[in-house]
Amino acid sequence: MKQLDKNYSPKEFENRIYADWEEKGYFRAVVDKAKKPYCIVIPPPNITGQLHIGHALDNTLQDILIRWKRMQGYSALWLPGTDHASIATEARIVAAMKDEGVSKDDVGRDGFLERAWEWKRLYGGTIVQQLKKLGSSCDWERERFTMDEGCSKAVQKVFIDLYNEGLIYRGERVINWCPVCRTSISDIECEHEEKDGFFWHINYPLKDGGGYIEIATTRPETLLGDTAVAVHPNDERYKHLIGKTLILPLLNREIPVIADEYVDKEFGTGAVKITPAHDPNDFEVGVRHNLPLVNIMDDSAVINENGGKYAGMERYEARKAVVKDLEDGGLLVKIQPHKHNVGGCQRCGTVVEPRASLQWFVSMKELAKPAMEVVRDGRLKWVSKRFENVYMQWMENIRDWCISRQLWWGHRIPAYYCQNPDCNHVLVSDIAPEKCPKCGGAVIQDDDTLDTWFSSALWPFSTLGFPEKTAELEYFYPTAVIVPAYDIIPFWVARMIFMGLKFMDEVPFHDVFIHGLIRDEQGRKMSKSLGNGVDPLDVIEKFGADALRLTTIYGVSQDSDVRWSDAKVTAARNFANKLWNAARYVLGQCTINNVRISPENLTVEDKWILSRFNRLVKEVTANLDAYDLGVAAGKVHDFIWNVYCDWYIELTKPRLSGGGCESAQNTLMLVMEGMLKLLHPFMPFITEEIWTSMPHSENEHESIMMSKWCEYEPALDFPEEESAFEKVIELIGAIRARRSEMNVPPSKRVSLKIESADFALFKSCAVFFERLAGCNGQLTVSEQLSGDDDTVIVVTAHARAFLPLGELIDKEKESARLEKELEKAKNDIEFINKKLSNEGFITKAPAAQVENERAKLAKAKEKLAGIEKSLDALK
RNA sequence: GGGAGUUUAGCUCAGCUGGGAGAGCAUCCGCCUUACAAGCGGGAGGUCAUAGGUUCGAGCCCUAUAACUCCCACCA
Repeated sequence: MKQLDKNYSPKEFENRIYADWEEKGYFRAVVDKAKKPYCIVIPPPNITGQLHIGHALDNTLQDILIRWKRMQGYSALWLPGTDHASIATEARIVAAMKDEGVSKDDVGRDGFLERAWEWKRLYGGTIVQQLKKLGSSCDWERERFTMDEGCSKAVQKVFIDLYNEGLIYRGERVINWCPVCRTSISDIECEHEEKDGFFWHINYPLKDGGGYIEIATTRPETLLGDTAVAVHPNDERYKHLIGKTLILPLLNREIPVIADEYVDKEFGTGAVKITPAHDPNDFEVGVRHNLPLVNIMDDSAVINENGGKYAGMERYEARKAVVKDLEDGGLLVKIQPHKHNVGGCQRCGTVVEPRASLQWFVSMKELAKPAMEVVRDGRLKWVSKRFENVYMQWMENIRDWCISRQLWWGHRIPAYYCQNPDCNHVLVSDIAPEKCPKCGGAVIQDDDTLDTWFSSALWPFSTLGFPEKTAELEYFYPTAVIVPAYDIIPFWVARMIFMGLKFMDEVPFHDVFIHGLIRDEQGRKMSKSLGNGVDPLDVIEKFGADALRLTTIYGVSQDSDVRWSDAKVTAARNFANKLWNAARYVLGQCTINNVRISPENLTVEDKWILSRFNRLVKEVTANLDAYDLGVAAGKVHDFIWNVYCDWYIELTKPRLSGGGCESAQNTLMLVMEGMLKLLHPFMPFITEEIWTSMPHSENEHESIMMSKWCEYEPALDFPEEESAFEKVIELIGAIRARRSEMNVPPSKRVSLKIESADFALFKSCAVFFERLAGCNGQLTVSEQLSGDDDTVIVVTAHARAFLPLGELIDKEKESARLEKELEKAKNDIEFINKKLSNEGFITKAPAAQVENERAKLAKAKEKLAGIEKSLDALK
């Protein structure tokens, strides 16, 4: 048996322990019909990612659940993996190539993918190594990647099936285009922000020379793509102009005035320029009125040949030029400041350009229905009602999902187009056709790849073997719970739900356990640009992974954000240190080989701690069941520090210094074992290090992570002794407080007399008053005592204690103090009496409550009597 | 424009289905008491955002108001 070092230094053992667990295969979870399955799939971190504090929280929560369930005897699989993160990774590779002076086009698609895979090989594992530092007990042998062979097969199968059912379609729509990433993005990847802009009022002249129609726009450059001006059909101001022709300024193209209900008469000038290729609403109007689409920009938002003389200008440059030319031409009426929402690319922040283009979409309405149904009928439970609402609201208002991306890194869309202009056949297939099955013409594959989130949506089943019907899929699906932050509910959680239901006919997970974000001390989001990010690896280096873990979840309530502070980590580390020292002491004292409890030898304080521990087991397990992980951790923490260390260890010292005592040793060790188990999911390293340094009973596993979770033991429940001993604690506390108030130094030891109806109890606890209440060993306990002139009297509801502190007593002060206590006691009684004499309370409050108040009254009366007696004696 | 959340001690936050307000840090007092000064003992500090209401009883339930935060939404 090894000995614990004098100092708690997690660096000395965390890595060693993790390597040992891994080597022994403790993380492995297998299909075992004798056990119940419990599976969590990790939210796959991006291969471009570095571990940040959010991952630390996310993974700590999952590891707690997995370790707890493993200890409870489940076959607990935590399935790890990484995400290819198409857009982020591609940007990274492009940037790296730029340093070399080459572009995507220079190296070509194959060359690019070669580089990407190489990049993945070199850096994709970084984050995995970092997760290990946290103590994550993932089954690494099952590690997956969203672009590995199996996941890619799943993606193909799902795409093809949805296409064949008509749930995936290709069509021309106005989508969000990022001119920097040069790809389409979905609606949720477009983040709206209110910005200060302008309203440019422009006159569009009528062809017949009969004046102008004034329109207002926030994006004047889109004028180049206008194909109509719309007014409301009932707008008296414009009714007579409907059907007339306008001359589009600058380009001198003829466009019609049309009538459409979409126009709001009250807003702007009541006349709207219609740019079907660059505005989703205008697009709809265009469809209704059969207007031509004029796309005026290229991939990087540079004006194209449709923009006349503005061709080649960047969009904002073009805006300036257009405005200037309008002004010069006398068509600019006015410029008004105007706040409006601008969409930005989630990844790079660039203002997105709405742009009509041919893309692939998932038709959402039908898929969303069952995804809402399972929440309503309880098959899928959101731990947080609040986020259930977010989810439901999002699902109810769902729109079709644009899934094609103009990127190379990702799952290539398995669609093939016949090049024969007379055929134009589209084939969607997992096998690349050599020629068009219809006309025999040449075919080419779609250039685009799929949205990263498309493969993430399949993660709970693709990682378990889908589309194959594997034993793992059969056993572990549906998984138990998913543990993401709230910011990816629409991106990931929602999509896994409808995909799971569609392809597995079953929810992907039973519970959704959403957590908040970790913010900095001022409550700001951590970000690179602010430089306020906390690097978890630094924290581990300084304080240890256990302290980091405890910090992230301590005080985490289910859905709110948490503030990070160094003070919190320090507190967590100090707690680890406390436990370390307690264990070092207890292990040194307890020289037994086999922990065993013999109830007949137990003292009242042994029974007290066992009973308290028993209750702790019940509560902590219930808290974990309810996903109140922070509460559970808090209870274990408080028990270890405030009950076990502050009281029980001290209480055993007399017996241990008296030459060893088996029942004390056994109780100390048994409770230590149990506390370590309860703490293990939260702080795996320190608990293991202590565990492997202590003796256990034969049936315990050599590793704490594989040992059995504590259960409530009826044989170790001692409610009577528990409440009896609380009386002793109460009196010790009261004596301490009095001595402290009177500035009596701990070194000053005095004799003590105790008066109580429970005199036998207090007599049996004499030694504790010596040890913990400054008694010099001369203790008298009796049912009936009278105070001397020079005694200080301490009163609790169950006892009075007399301390001969004659020289320190100021009789007047003492009497004033007692008067004050008397006053308080009287107030208490009056308060309770008032309640009990209130007829409404007696008749309407539950009986137990009334009984409770009566007991409180009795206790208060006893205390009052004690104080009165003491006052009399003083006089 | 809709919707959600927050508001409790100087700071960070608990407070379960309503029954006389809690912790940690900070602060103050006293202690190197043979596991731990990263510690031990003790204390001070709160009209639970505001105003109404329901109730025998409200930090908790209802209504309104204010401040802060977030999500969703195409008013050009």
